[in-house]
Amino acid sequence: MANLFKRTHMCGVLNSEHIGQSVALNGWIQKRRNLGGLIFCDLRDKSGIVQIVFNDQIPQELFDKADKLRSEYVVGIKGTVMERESKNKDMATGDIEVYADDLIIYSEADTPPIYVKDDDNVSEDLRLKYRYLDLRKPKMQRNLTFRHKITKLTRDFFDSEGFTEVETPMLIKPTPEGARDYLVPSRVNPGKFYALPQSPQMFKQILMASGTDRYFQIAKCFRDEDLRADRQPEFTQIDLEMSFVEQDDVIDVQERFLQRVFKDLMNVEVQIPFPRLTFDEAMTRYGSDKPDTRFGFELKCLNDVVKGCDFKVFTDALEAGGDVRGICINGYSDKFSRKDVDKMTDSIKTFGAKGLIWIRVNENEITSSVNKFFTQEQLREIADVFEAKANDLILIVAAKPSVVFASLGFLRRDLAGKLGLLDDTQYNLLWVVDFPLYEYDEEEGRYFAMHHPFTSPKAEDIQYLDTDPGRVKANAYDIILNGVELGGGSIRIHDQNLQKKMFEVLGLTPEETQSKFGFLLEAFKYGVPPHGGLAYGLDRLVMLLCGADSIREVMAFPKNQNAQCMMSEAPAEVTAKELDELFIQTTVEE
RNA sequence: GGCCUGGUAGUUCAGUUGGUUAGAAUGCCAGCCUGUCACGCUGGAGGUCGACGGUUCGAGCCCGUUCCAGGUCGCCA
Repeated sequence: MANLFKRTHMCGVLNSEHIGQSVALNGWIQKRRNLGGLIFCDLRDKSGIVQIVFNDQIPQELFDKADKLRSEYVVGIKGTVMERESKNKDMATGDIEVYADDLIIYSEADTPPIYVKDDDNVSEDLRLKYRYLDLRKPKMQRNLTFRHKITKLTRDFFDSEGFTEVETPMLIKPTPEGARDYLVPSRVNPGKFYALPQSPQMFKQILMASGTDRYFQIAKCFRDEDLRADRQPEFTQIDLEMSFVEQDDVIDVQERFLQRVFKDLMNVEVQIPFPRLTFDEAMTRYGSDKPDTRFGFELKCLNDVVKGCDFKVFTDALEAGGDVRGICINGYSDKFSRKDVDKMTDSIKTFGAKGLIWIRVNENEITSSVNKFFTQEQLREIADVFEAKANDLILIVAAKPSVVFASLGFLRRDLAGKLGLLDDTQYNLLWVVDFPLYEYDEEEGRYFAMHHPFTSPKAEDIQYLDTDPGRVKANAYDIILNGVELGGGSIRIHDQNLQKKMFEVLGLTPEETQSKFGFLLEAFKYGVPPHGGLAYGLDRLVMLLCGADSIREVMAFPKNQNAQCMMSEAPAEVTAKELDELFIQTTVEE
C-alpha cells in the first residue's frame, strides 16, 4: 500500500478542462462538511482550494476514514475530476470537484488555536506564536511568493545591467556611529566582539576599489533599535553600488528597475523620469522629507503675513527664529468638529508643538480660535495665502521649524487618511535630492552626517565646509513611494583630502578616524573610482506593493515589538559555561 | 525612557450604576442528516475575567502596583 501519493496537480489549478482526469492531490483539510451519507472536504495547498467528495460509491472503509478528517489534517487524495452539480461562482475551482477513490492521512492535527483563513481577526502575538499556522493562510503565501518574485526580478534585472551579486560578511567590525550594533563575542579572541552589519556600506565601497565595478546584494542587515510597524531588528536591503557614475546615472538605473517591478509584478505603468523634489522644497511644501503627493493640503509660510500682528504666540515664535506655517484642508471644514480639532492639537504635542490655531472660512465670515487677536481683514489676508474658499479649514502651527514641519507634515497625511484621500491604487514615486550634508545635534553641540560620513558634498558647496557646514548640500537622494522612504543613497567621497575635511567638520580626530574607518581609507589610498549607490528597504517595498500595513506581513518569521521571536522564544538565556568560554562575566540583575 | 490603546471561553468580542449561577458568535465534542460550499438541526463540554494588592457587606467593573501585546515619540549615521 502506498504511503505517499505522487502529486499530479496543485489544488488551485484544477478547472473544467480537467474533467474526467484522474488526479492525485496533497494538502491540508481546510474544512469538512459531513451531510450524513455524503462528505465534502475543502483541500488546500499554496495554490488554492478544491472540493473533494466522498459518497456512497466508495468502500465503507474509505468513507469511515473520510469521516475522521478534521481541520488541518495533512492528506493525500486520489480521485477523478468531475463537473460540479451546483457550481460555486465564488471559488476559483468552483466549476469542478474531485470524487475521491483513495485517501491517505499523512498527519493528524490538533484543533488549531487560531483560524487558518484570510479574514481572521486574531491578535498578532498568537499569529506570531503559531506562525506556521498563520503562514498557511493564502494571503500570507501570496505575500511570500510576491517577495520571491521581487528578489528574482531584482537579480535578473541587475544582472542584465552588469551588476555582480557579492556576499559581504555578517561578522564585521563594530561601528560606534549610527544605530546600535548587535554584538557577537569572539571565543578565539577573548574580550573582542564582532558586530552584525547595519548595512554592507563600507564593504560595498571597497568592492568598488576592488574593481567589481557594479555590485548588488540582497543583504540581511541588523539594527538594535526600537521596533515599529515598518522597522524590524533584522531586515533586508537591496543594496547596490556603481563605479564611474554620478547621481543621474544611479537614478537612471533605479528608475528603470522600479518601472520593471511595477510593470511585471503589478501590471502598472509608471512614467520615468520620476519627479524630483529638493529636500528644502519637500519640507516647505509637505513638511516631510518623504512627502506623499497623492493629495494636496500643501504647507504655506505665514511669516510675512503675521509679522507685527497682535498675537504673541506668532510674534514670539518669529522672534525666536521659528516659523508660522499652516495647511488648508480644502472643502472639508464641516468634516471636523471642534472636538476633532482638539484631538489634532493633542496629536501634534508629541512632536513638541504647544498648540494648534484653526481658521474656518465660511460663506460670509471667517471664524477662528484667535478671533480676538485678528480682524476679519487680517484673517482674510491669511486665508488668501491658501486661496481659501468657503468650507476650508486652515490649521496653523507656530514653533521652531523642525516642530512646525513635523506637526503639519503629520496632520496633512493623518487628515488625508481620515478623509479617505489615500488612494492605494495610485503609486506616486519621486526622488528627494539635495539633502543637507550635516545635521546639527543641539544636545551634543556638534554636527553629524545626515546620511553617513562618506557622502560627498555638492561641488558648489564645498567652499562652505569650514565656514557654514549647515549650508552644505549633499549628493544624496531618497526614493519615496506614497510617503514612505523606499531607499536612499549617495555619491561617495573618493578624494582623500575631501574625506579628511569631512571628518574634521564632524569633530573626529585622526586617531578616531583611523580606528573607525581606517581600512576603508587605507583601501582608497591605492586607487578608488568615483562611485555611488543606493539601498532599498526590501521589506517596505514588498509591504507597499502587497498593500500590507506592516512589514511583519511580508516576513516569514518576524520579531514582536520587544525584538523577540514568539515562536522560537529567541533571545534566550545561555549557561554560565557558554559565557565562560566567551570570557563574558555573568551580570546579576537586581 | 515618555505617551496612547487593549488584555473576559480555543478564537473574536459584549458585559449597563459595583449586586443571583459571567454571556454571544465562532471553534470543539456527540447524535441526526445525500449536494453542501459560513451546510443544517439537536444536545454538550469549555472561564485563575492577565497577575498581585487595596476599597467595599459584595469587584470583571472602582483605586494602586505590575506583567503582556500593539501603535507612536525619542531613537533609527
